[in-house]
Amino acid sequence: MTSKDFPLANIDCGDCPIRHRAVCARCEPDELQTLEAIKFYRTFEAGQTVVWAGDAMDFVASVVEGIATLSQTMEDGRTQMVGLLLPSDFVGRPGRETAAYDVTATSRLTMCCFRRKPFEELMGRTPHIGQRLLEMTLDELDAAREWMLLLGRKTAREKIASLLAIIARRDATLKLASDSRSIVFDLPLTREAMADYLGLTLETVSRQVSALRRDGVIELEGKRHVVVPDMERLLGETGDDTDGGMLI
Amino acid sequence: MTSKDFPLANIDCGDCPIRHRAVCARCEPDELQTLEAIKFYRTFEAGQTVVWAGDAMDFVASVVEGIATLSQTMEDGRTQMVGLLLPSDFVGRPGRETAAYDVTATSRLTMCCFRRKPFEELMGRTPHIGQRLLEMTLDELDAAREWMLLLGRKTAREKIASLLAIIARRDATLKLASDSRSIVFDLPLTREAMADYLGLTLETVSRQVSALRRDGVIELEGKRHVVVPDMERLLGETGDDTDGGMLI
DNA sequence: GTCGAACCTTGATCGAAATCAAAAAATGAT
DNA sequence: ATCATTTTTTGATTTCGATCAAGGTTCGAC
Repeated sequence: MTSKDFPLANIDCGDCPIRHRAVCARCEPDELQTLEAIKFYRTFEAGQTVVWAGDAMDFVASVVEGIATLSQTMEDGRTQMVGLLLPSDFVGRPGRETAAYDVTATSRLTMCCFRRKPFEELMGRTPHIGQRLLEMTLDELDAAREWMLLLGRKTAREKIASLLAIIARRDATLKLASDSRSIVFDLPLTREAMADYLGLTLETVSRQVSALRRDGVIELEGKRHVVVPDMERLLGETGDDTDGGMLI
Repeated sequence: MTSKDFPLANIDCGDCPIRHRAVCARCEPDELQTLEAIKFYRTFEAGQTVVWAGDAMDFVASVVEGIATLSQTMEDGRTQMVGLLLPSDFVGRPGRETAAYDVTATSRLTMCCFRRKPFEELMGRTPHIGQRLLEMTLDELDAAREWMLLLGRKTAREKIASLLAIIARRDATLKLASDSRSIVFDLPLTREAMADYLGLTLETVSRQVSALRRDGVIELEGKRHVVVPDMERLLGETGDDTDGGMLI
């Protein structure tokens, strides 16, 4: 079982749609009640830091709405984003007291948090929560390794195309019913954040986005609104195998 | 709890020291018996492929001896190593039918394998195996993210120093009793494999290894035998924070 | 030992992305 | 609306690592 078995679109459960996908799709009523008791919400404004690497972190959480980034920074300021947290993604590691990465809100962000200690206790007596977390962690590991290929071997143009394809694909799950052939979405990241994710500079990101537009691979309305007239064409620019599970 | 709580050096249990660390440090006798019944060993020669990405993989496994690599290849041949498997590391994903990466032996390799289906059944009724696997997977995710920083932001020299430091550190756990100040180990990888791991070309690897030797950071006896006279000095070349848990 | 095949090193040149620099566009505050 | 700030684009130049090319080592087979 992978996270694809819990598509966001299939879930409709009130104030916290995410929690269910993340940890308790198979929870019994008493387990849900325990989760209710230890949960709380936090919201952050765009740009705010959720936690700094090394800080104590006494909760684990699920993103409800908005976007956050996980990043690592070297002493001299070089920064690499190591994860992008979209709605339904899980943050925090059971058994770890301090945050391993900087977590930053890149848009207005709502998270559903669970106090760590009682969450760990619940995990201890509720195996399927651990199983679910293992599935999610394995998915994240796959994503991290896919990103290693991107960082280590792809050209700047391929990197940009790959990022756009990933955002388009992830966004598309939320509006599949669309009739139009072309895919439309808003970039949730600044050029600088894209650069930090892709291991590039913001100037290179800007140049390559311009180049993809000039070549007709994408259209831009404003700086952030992207139209992909032909998804196949964009995928062809990523360097990835076009067959396989890649298509939307 | 992290994998550091199961240091290899502390374990002494006969023909398969690894299995215990990986999945059954806390197993009951009947569980161990089940594992015995579904386990088998496979050995590979240096250079042999264990599985190709996409192939059916009906077992999960633990490395007993030797070194293997996980790598991804693009259609045009560009290759990125996404993981290095040393003794005690686990391969394979419960619930996944096919290999996601090429697995290749870089030295003579012995693996302790468990048939996947019965292993998954055992996992289903033995929560702590899943818990242990979750811990290991989270450690791997951390390692993958550390590698993302290396691939995205470090210079060639820093990449080489980082790889040497990691191998030295990992090797050092096997011979901590050493009296000498300097750390000595054999490089388990060819220059080409190092390049694939670091997102470089083999020529750049060769040049940077030569440069580190010229600058006295390392000494080489032959091509593969490395002496690190001053570990602090090497760590200073990695670009990482020198304080923190990094030191051996 | 000699031969051949991998593996490694070094040199010369090239090129993609970084860096340096400036200006334009968007955003938000007053 | 105006001004200040942030974000983005574009241009000129530099640099690091890739690429192309040629030898040198090591090691196993015979």
